[in-house]
Order: sequence, then structure tokens, then C-alpha cells
Amino acid sequence: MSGRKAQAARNDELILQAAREVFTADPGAPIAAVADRAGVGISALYRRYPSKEALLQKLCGDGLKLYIEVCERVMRESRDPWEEFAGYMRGIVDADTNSLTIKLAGTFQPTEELFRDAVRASELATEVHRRAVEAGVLRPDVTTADIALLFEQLASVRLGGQERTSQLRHRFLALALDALRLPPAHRPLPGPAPEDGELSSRWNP
Amino acid sequence: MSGRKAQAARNDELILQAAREVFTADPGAPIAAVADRAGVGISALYRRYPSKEALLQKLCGDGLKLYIEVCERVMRESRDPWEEFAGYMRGIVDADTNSLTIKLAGTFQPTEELFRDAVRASELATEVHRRAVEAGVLRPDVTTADIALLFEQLASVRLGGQERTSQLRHRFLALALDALRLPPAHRPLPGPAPEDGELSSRWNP
DNA sequence: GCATACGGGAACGAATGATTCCGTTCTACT
DNA sequence: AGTAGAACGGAATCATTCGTTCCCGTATGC
Repeated sequence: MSGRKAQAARNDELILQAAREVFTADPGAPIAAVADRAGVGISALYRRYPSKEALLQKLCGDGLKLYIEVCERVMRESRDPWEEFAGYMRGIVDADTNSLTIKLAGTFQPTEELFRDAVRASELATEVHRRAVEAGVLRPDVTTADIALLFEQLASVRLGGQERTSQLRHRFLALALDALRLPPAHRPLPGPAPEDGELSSRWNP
Repeated sequence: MSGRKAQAARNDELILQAAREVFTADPGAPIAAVADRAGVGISALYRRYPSKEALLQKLCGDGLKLYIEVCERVMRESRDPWEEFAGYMRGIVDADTNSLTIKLAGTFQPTEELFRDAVRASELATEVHRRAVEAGVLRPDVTTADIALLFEQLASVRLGGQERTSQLRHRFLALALDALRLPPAHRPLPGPAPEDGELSSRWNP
């Protein structure tokens, strides 16, 4: 299958991919940036989504589904309770779905389906949390809402390219996990520490 | 002293105070929001600062001086090494100077004085950090740049009013300190944990 | 009394960004 | 070969936001 229809099908994916990249990098990005990144015209976007908001909803929904998948996967595959919980946190940080969701909070009326998925995601997260506490590997004075806010904090880390950002988020996640795990212990932090130069480079764009 | 001159003097302070509040709540806020909050007209702002950028620079400089004061105070007043370091971090979180500085990074050309203060602040922070590591109370694999990024993460916490936000930041700071302190140990977290309702309330503004 | 510094806030103009529109290209089918 | 129409690209449009300027009333200090 080739030709116009093939290009259209390819563009479907190209646009979604570009939108994911652009909006996770900058949730307030203009829609033209998405078109540019995808290498298509603006009308290619508007053919598929009636508005920017609709595109954002789609992305949001996909993110939620990813969240659910991560929860289900760790509960299915993990051997020991701590690895399950830590794997969950690492998975969500990697999914990098938070920056979007947060920025979008309150900007549109959730769909029925969106709402159901959100409930489901929340239930699964609670379940992962509960299992870790009951297994005695997670300190009991942190709540699921604490964890959610922790994800937001990690999502706020943004330095250098996407690669470096991910590396640093995992470094701080490791730090947080040290504070979360029972019994208390410190484990080596992954990834090279941020350099002073990396920080100060933000001052001259 | 009263009358027009008094009002002017009062407005000086009123405007700075309002600017601090408005811009720490939303670093991208329009200048009219500052005038409203201060209860003055826009021209009262422009009489004192030639541009928005000038006002932002002033705020940024004040924040830097506050940072320096916090460092000097903890080094002067603290009894034991850990309290010095923890007091430093608590002080910076309370100063709440980070959200501004970060958002401003790269938006204007630093003054000479601004630059000097920044260097000084950095030196002091390094000194506080060094002393904590040398006293064996701070894990040595975190760097000063790690700490700076930690501040940014804490500054990203924003929920409910200013009061609640501060409370939550200190809660997460306590968590981070547990991961930072040697020997590893967990201490009770301060402040009520975030409620699920607090989080979900962001979805209907 | 009155010249004037001060502050209020409407008006202006630039910039940004979503959305629409139109001419073009290319496929599919006759 | 020829044509209808789906898909595109991207310029034009339209609304909005915000920094800055301007004009005017006021009351203060001489």
C-alpha cells in the first residue's frame, strides 16, 4: 500500500509522535511547532483533530493508558515487593506523562472515557502503593498523593537534552527512593551528577 | 509625615511587596497584575522602574541577597553541622526565591552587581555544603549542583494557598533530607500529607 | 491660590498563536 | 487520458494578551 493513503497513515503516527515530543518538552508550545516537527503543514493537523484541545486530550488519554500499562506490568512481572514499587516509579518517570497532565489540569472538560481511565489509574497506583506498605518495604507515612507530587517534582527537572534530563530524573528518583525505602539505607546514585556548568549555561541562551 | 510624599514612600514598599507576591506565584504574570495587587495604577510602577525587566532585576537581586543572608545566618548561628545544613535548606525554601530566578534565567542581561552577588551566593552555598560533607553528616555523592536542582524541584510544588504550599514544600524537604543525611535514617515527616482531594481539585478551576 | 509632581487607567501597538481558507498536488477510478 | 476529490502546505485572518505611553484630574506644598 502506497501513495496518498499511505502518506496519510504515516502522517497519523508522525503527527502524534511530534505532538508528544513537542508538548512534553513545552506544554505551552504553539501548534505550528508540532506541524514543523512532524514535517507537515498545519492543515494536516486540523484534518485529524478539530482543535488544539482535542489533540491535547488525545495525548492526555494516551498518557493515562501508558500509566495504567506500567502499573499492570510491574504488578505482573516483579519478583520482590520493593522492585515492584521502584519499578513502578521508574516506569512512570520514563513514561514522562506528568508534565503534560499537570499543565493541562483544568484546561479542558474531561471526557467520560478519560475520567474512567483516570479512576482506573488511580486505583492501580493505590494498589501498588498498598502492596509496598504491607510488605514493609515502603515507609507508611507517605501517601499515594505524596507519590503523585513526587512525580510532579521529578517532571520539573529539565536540563540539557532529553537524554540528560531523563538521566537526571532517574538520579533524583534514586535519591527519593532512598528516603522512601524501608529499612533506611543509601544506595549509590546513578548517572553523572549535574555540573555547575550545566546549571549556569541556562543564563545565556 | 503624610500627604503625597508619604503615599509615594508607602507605594514604594507596596509595589515591591506586591511584585514579590505576584511574580513568585506566577513568574509570567502581567505587570498590570502587580499594579492591581498593590492597589495602584500602572503609572505608579513605571514611575519607579523604567520597564518590567528592571523590576524583575530588582526582585532577582533582592532574592540573591536574601540567599546570601540565609547562608551567613546559618553558618553564624548553628550549633551542630547537620542543623547548619538543614537550616540552610529550610531557609532557602522559605525564601522562595527560586521560582523567580529559574523563570528569569536567560531573559535578561545580568548587572555587574547581580553577577557579583550570584558568585558570592554560590561560594557560600558551596561552603555550607563542604562543611556538611567534611563533618560527615551529608552523603558525599551529592554535589552542590544536585542541591540546586533539589531546590528547583521543591519550588515546583504548588498546591492550595501560599500557606499550604509552604507546608508541603517543607514536607518534601524533610523527605529529601532523609535521603541526604548520614547516617541513613528516617524521621517523621512534618505537615499533613496531601489529600487526594487537594490534587483532584486542580481539575476543575 | 496655584504650579506641579503624582497616580489612575484608557489607548496604542507589537507579538503571539489558534483557526480558516485557498490554491495545488496526487490518487483512484472511469 | 481525464476528472473528482481527498490531503496538503502555508499564507491570511482574527482574537487576545501585554508592555508601554499618554492624558487628565487631584491635592500638596509653597
